[in-house]
Amino acid sequence: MAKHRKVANPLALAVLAGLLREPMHPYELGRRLLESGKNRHIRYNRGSLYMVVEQLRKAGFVTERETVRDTQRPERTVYAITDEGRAELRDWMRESVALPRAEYPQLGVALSLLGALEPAEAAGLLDHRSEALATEADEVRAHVEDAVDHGVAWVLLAEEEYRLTLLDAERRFVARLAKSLRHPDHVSVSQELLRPVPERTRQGPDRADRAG
Amino acid sequence: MAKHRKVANPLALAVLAGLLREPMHPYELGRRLLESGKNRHIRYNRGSLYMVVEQLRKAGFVTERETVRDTQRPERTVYAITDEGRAELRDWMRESVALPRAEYPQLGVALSLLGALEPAEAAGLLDHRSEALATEADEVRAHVEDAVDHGVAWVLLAEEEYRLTLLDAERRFVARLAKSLRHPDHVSVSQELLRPVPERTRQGPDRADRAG
DNA sequence: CTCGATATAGTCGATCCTGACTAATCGGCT
DNA sequence: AGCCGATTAGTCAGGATCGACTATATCGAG
Repeated sequence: MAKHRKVANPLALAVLAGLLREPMHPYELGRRLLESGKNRHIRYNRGSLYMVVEQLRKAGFVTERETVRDTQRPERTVYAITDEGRAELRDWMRESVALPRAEYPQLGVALSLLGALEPAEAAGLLDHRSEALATEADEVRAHVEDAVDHGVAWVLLAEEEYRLTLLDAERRFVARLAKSLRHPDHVSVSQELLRPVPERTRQGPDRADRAG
Repeated sequence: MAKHRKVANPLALAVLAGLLREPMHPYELGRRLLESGKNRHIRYNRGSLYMVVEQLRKAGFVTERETVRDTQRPERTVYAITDEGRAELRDWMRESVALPRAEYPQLGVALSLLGALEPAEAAGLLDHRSEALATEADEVRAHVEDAVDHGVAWVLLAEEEYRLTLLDAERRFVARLAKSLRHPDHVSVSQELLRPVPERTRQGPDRADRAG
């Protein structure tokens, strides 16, 4: 299933999507990425950008359209997406949306080695994380609210809402885990996670639990 | 805050934790990682393992203890953790647990470029993902239940429960998003995510400076 | 006893990624 | 006119990563 794409870096997906709108030079692509704040969802840095564009060119997904030098600044090479590029973009997008693939969130690593810490200390650290997550979530929320107020269609904010979902879920989990670590008798987080999901169409249990 | 660790690969955290229990040769570390299924939470492959061990040695976090050749198989070099290594492990664990750091889940990328797909098609793809996520979650659940039945302490399953939490959250989000894409009039996922903000223990910097 | 399959243990090169660097130009200030 | 800092545009060396490779040992089937 896992296709070996000729260019695997997710940044390439953004490049193809960008060039779908209109031909551009790499720096401009990067500028728009930063401007639109998409860099919070795609790992971006300049070097990778130029590399990825070059890779896409070699793979035939984009072509060098022209090299202009209107001012006396360094030349800007403008790239355009090809038909193969369009095909790749569609295929890749479909795959990214439809198929989840292995990810390695950093907390997973830490939790899997949690034994190396005293339960009491771990609980304290988890509290700290919980606070930090709440703060981050507040920021995203503010950002989304602001955008909505300015008339941005909600569909365009899907990625922010996704981020929010994950942040909230992690915060709740972390808070519960901290609590459990303090009362090892009360049996676990599992109880909550294992019971209440018999049916898969069941809609969300919206409860905001925040223990003192 | 974001420390430049001498060895940054998360695999190194697992290596240190492994050597904390007892001195070992790299291959054995790898074997245990696979055996205990921790490789689902830590990106593992052989080459990286040996590299990481070598890096840790150079950094003084582990030392070469002995090189044995009991059978006629290739030599096995046994490593032991040093005091510096122990310190690094504790510090690193504390940081990983307490401080969330930027992550780039693949779906975030896709969502931020969702405009490149027809809403109807996107909805279908999201349904597909939702199914896949449910299946994955079922597998993890089965695994956890099994472990619990075999008397494994729940604390040792924190990472599985975390995974479960994320899978469930994503599945719910994805399902709702698909629904919204089919009824663009019904206003969005936001409604649900923005309202139920539990008032947090006031202390964070509540600022939303984003004048437009 | 021999063949193939699997497990053990480690190495290597090609590719990829990143942060730091160059280098010119523009805008503003004095 | 001269200078400072920000912006524009791109390059590059040094690491990090991954898959593929080597080579021996053990085990089971025939």
